[in-house]
Amino acid sequence: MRLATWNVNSLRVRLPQVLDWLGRQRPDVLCLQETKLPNPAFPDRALAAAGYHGAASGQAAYNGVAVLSRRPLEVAAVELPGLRDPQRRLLTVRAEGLTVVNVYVPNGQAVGSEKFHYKLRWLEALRDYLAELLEREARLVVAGDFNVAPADEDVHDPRAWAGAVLCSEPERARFRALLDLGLRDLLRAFPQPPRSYTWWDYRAGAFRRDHGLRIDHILASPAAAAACRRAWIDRAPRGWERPSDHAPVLAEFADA
DNA sequence: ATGGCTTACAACGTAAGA
Repeated sequence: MRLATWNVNSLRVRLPQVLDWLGRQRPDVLCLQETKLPNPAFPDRALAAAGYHGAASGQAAYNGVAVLSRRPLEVAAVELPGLRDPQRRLLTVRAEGLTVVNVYVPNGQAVGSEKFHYKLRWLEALRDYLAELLEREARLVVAGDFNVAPADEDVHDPRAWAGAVLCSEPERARFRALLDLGLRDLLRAFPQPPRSYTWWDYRAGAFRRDHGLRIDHILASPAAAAACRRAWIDRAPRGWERPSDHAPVLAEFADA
C-alpha cells in the first residue's frame, strides 16, 4: 500500500501534473494540500477517469485539502475539532485499513505575527485531536504540509534561517509535541540522502541551487510505523514545467 | 540586494505563500 502527500499549490493549475504523477507512482492514497478549490469545483470526473475516488474539504482561493484513493474512502472529519476555524486545512479519512489525517498547517508568515500565533494554536489543537484519535485508532497516519522544518538538517542554510518562521523554536517544540504522542517521522525512520528537502522557493533559482527545506512530512502511529517498509521524497515533479513549489513525499506499508 | 516567483481574485494591482 503506497501513500503519498503533495502540496500542489492549486489543483486547477496542477491537475495535469497530478494525473501524470498518479500514473507514474500509482499511489493507493494521495493527500493533497492547497487545492484552492471550493468543493463544487473539485475535478471528480478527471480523477475518476484516472481510477481514483476523491474526498475534499475545499475553499476558494486559499487552503483546501483533499484525499484521493484507489478504493472507496470514508470521511471522518473535514475540519480540526476544537478550533473555530473557517480555513479548510484538515481532512481525516479511513482508507486501506488506515486512518489518514491530511493537514495543511498554517504558514505563520512571520515570527510573532498574528498569523504566527494562529499557527501555534492550530498545532496545539492538532496535538489534542491526535491524542484523542490515537486512543482508538491503532493504524494512524498524519500526512501533509506541516510548514515546520523540524531540525537544522532539514534546512539548506540553518544560519540564515535561524529563528525564522518554519524553523523557530516555538514551531519546532509543537512539532516535537506531535512526535511525543508516539508518532514517528517516517522520513527520519528510514535513512534519507543528505539534503532531503520537500520545498524550494520559486524565487532566486532556489531549486536549481537546492536551497530547500523539509517541511512536508508523514507521521505514523507505532502500529502503522511498524508496517512501513520505506519512505522517500520524489523531487522529480519539482523540476517539471510550471511546478508546484513542493515535492511529493511517499511511504509504503505492508497490508493490514 | 529583505528582493527574486507563482497563484487567485475580477483588480490590470493586491494579498499570500514559505
